[in-house]
Amino acid sequence: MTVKEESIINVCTGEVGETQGMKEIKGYDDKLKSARVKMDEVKKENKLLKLSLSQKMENYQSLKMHIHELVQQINQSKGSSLMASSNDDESNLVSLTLGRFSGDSCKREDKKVQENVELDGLELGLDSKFHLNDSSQASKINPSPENSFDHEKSPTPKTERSEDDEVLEQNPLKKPRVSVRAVCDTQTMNDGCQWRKYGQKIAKGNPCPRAYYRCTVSPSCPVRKQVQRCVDDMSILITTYEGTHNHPLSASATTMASATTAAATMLKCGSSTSTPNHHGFNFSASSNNNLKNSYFPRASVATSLSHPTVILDLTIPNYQYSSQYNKSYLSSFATSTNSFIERCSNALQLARESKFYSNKNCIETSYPYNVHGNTQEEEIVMSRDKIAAATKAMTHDPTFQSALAAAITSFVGNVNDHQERKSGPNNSNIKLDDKKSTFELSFSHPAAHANSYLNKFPQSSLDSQHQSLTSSYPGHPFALSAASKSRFMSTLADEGEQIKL
DNA sequence: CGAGTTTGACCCGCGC
DNA sequence: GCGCGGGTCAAACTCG
Repeated sequence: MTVKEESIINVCTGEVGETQGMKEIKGYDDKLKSARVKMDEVKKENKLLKLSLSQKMENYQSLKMHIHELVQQINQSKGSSLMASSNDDESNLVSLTLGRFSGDSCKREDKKVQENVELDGLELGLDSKFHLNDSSQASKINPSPENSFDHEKSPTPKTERSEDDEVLEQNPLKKPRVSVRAVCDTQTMNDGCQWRKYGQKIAKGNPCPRAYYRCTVSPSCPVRKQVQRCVDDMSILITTYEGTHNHPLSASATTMASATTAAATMLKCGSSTSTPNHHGFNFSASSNNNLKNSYFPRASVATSLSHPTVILDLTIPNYQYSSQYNKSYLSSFATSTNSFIERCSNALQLARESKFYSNKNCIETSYPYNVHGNTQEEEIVMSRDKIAAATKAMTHDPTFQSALAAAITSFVGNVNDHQERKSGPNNSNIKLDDKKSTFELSFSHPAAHANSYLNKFPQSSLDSQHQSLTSSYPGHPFALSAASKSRFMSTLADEGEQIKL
């Protein structure tokens, strides 16, 4: 029997004074009223949340439909493109140049129309590929002169704006570039691709002319490169690549293309974080983006007129590398970097799922209990546990570790051991110890060569007998660099999560 | 004659 | 607004 019921009985039986019983009933009535008010508030809040949820669902559905329509339009456009290419009827060509004007005087109008088309979400381009790692894909719903049919039939008019220009207009951060420094006697480096020179200019501060090339393997390939001799050392040829090939590459061209694409992808990974700088990928936490003299002697980041640029240095002073040697390095760089990025992306997804679970609590903070019957505090503890578990799973995942090791050993390189480079980073492994805040980098090449690692990781100790190197990472440059090398860590850091590696 | 190169003109973003 | 400099264009030229 509850106190309230007892009081009522007492009142009815006259066992208690009438005044006292009435007071108690009145008190309970007040409590009941306040509870009802609270219940009403909760109901209202619940309605608002339901409304918000339904709106979000509607937005989601409309977006889904929009994407579906876009895909259909793309497919139709592709079909039209195929039909047009198989038909010489000029009317077909005209019908495929929607939204475009010819002539110099129409330049502004051309731009406006393109912008309008973009705003309307219409797809007038004829070739829309969805490459995750291609910055040019940012314009996948834009009308693309590069990809339009008549572009392939005739040279690009001067007034037309390229796909790249569209990207630049939308994004203040210009397209990432990959600059390769290599000792080369010839006019250009043989990278396996076919190039056509379209310009030459003497840039300020360098008497050597800078040559401009574009890829001619495919007429619509957006890739360009600049070739210039280094002002400090004329034997060094600096080749700067921009863009991603949209066509199959020969085996000889794949090495360089993979390396440059991987490097550019890393830049994009970094620039996708909320870090307000425009330098793209943060290799180090310092303001100095050039790591040439720090811990990654062959890979560094620089900017040129807001162009984020990765510099792959294939010219280590005092060491002569053959072209095959560099090729090996580039292959290793591309493979390990892509693996690293993929692994970090997967880890990030895992973290986000945990994060979503955590965020769900925020929505439920108005309620003392959630649908599972757990208190808010219990849920918070549970979500923390889940994040911790996810973090642990990631940092202890052998594949994640090997990917990290691959990336690190690739970046760090080894200035002595050719064999080790040829075998790639697969021979290295990293063990992380959260409790001791250390990492152990083990390797399977002669310990004598491991000294190169030691030089690059101060505060490290080398166990030559076990061919391993141990370093503490809090505040260590390696830790900063490695952490900033992934979307996963930088994103979590932006969100205030403490992830120890 | 076609493909590629050269080179002066032009465009455009950026800093002052 | 103006000048500078990087980047691109396209006509003229060269070469096989």
